[in-house]
Amino acid sequence: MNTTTHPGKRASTRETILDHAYALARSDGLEGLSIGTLATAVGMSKSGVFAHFGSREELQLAVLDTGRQRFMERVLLPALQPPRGLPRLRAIVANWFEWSREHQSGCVLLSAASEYDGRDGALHDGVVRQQAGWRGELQKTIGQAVAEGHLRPDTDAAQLAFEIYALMLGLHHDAGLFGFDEAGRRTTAAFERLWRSWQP
Amino acid sequence: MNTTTHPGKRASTRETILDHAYALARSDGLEGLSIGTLATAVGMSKSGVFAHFGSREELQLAVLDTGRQRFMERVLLPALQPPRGLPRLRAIVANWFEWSREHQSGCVLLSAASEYDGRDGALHDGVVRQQAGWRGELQKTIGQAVAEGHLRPDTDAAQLAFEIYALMLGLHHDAGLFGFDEAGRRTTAAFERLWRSWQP
DNA sequence: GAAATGTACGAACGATCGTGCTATTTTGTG
DNA sequence: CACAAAATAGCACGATCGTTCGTACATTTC
Repeated sequence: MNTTTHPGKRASTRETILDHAYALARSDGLEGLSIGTLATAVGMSKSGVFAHFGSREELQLAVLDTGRQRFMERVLLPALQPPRGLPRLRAIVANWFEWSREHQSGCVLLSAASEYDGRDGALHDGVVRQQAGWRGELQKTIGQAVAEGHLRPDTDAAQLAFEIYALMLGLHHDAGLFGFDEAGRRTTAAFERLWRSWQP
Repeated sequence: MNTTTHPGKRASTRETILDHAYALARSDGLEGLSIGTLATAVGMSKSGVFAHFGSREELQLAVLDTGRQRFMERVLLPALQPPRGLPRLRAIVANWFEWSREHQSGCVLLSAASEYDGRDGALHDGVVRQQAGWRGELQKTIGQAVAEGHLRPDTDAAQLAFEIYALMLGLHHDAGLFGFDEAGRRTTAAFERLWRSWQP
């Protein structure tokens, strides 16, 4: 009664395709994503899949946006529950931590960042825009924590956002290569030191 | 008189090939490296290039090792000049910083780490071995700095090595997406805070 | 000089790539 | 139920992929 009648057929198949595409891109990156493999995974014909996007690049952009969307729903959205300021910031980090645990085998957003950082084109622009947006959210939350008096008043929001991001990069890197557990402990320890040094 | 026959012909051609391959892999990653494109860049035939390695995977492994070699020559080797301890550790970081500046457009070692973290095979193993080796060098140097009394005696070498690595990941990430200058400033600021907090 | 070895080339292979074009099937509507 | 529209399949294309094979040329060894 859901995938039936009326409009929505197109949108729902598109979502199914993107779901499989996202899974494939997690292990092989957006550059490793091929329409043939994707079609086999979905159980459709190549041309059937292709028709939904018009080009491979459009597909890749759609997958990138799927990643952004899921990241936001998983990390940012539930962190709007706790009150603004440090509690919210710590919730973001905690959710991000869990996201990282679930994405040990590969994260589309991060692999995209390293795949397209040195080129140009629509995908590069998309990655930059997406990363800048997320960094902006971090900075905004940090700014609120400063305003609430939860962080030192001279806190450089961009600087702290950078250091948070760097630690999460370290977590993802070490988790992928050496295992999540030890990487998680190191990251947690580093965060404790980080929070302490920006305490008011 | 150089590219002529006699002994060493094979080795020198191989180096020429690897030189071009390394350059190509910097922008497209090891997975994006194709023998046809490489052959065109070198000015040889596909089969001529292929014969030097026997398989694409062997070529990729050779390029990975080329990267490791160059990194060590550029970052670790010149840092053995200053005395062991904190001076040497800071020299490593400084050289690494310069390496990162020269590799804004893409670093084979880092892209390989994100390309093969979620799979298995010879390349995955090679990346893990290489990364573990480098982390070990870092830890060793940190241990010496502790022994020299340059760092707090309760310093966790693996922890500090992790945090150093995370900052360099942040530098590379931000430099590639947002430009090196600001990323460099943030990284430098973070390092200052880092050194201070492990001071004896 | 003859034979052996090392090196690179050219052609071809089966597979897969992304992308058109044209049927065919499925769907929503009167 | 009929009919238009939308969605998917089928097929073919040129390109490129990694790889194999036979061959040509140069050099070294006998």
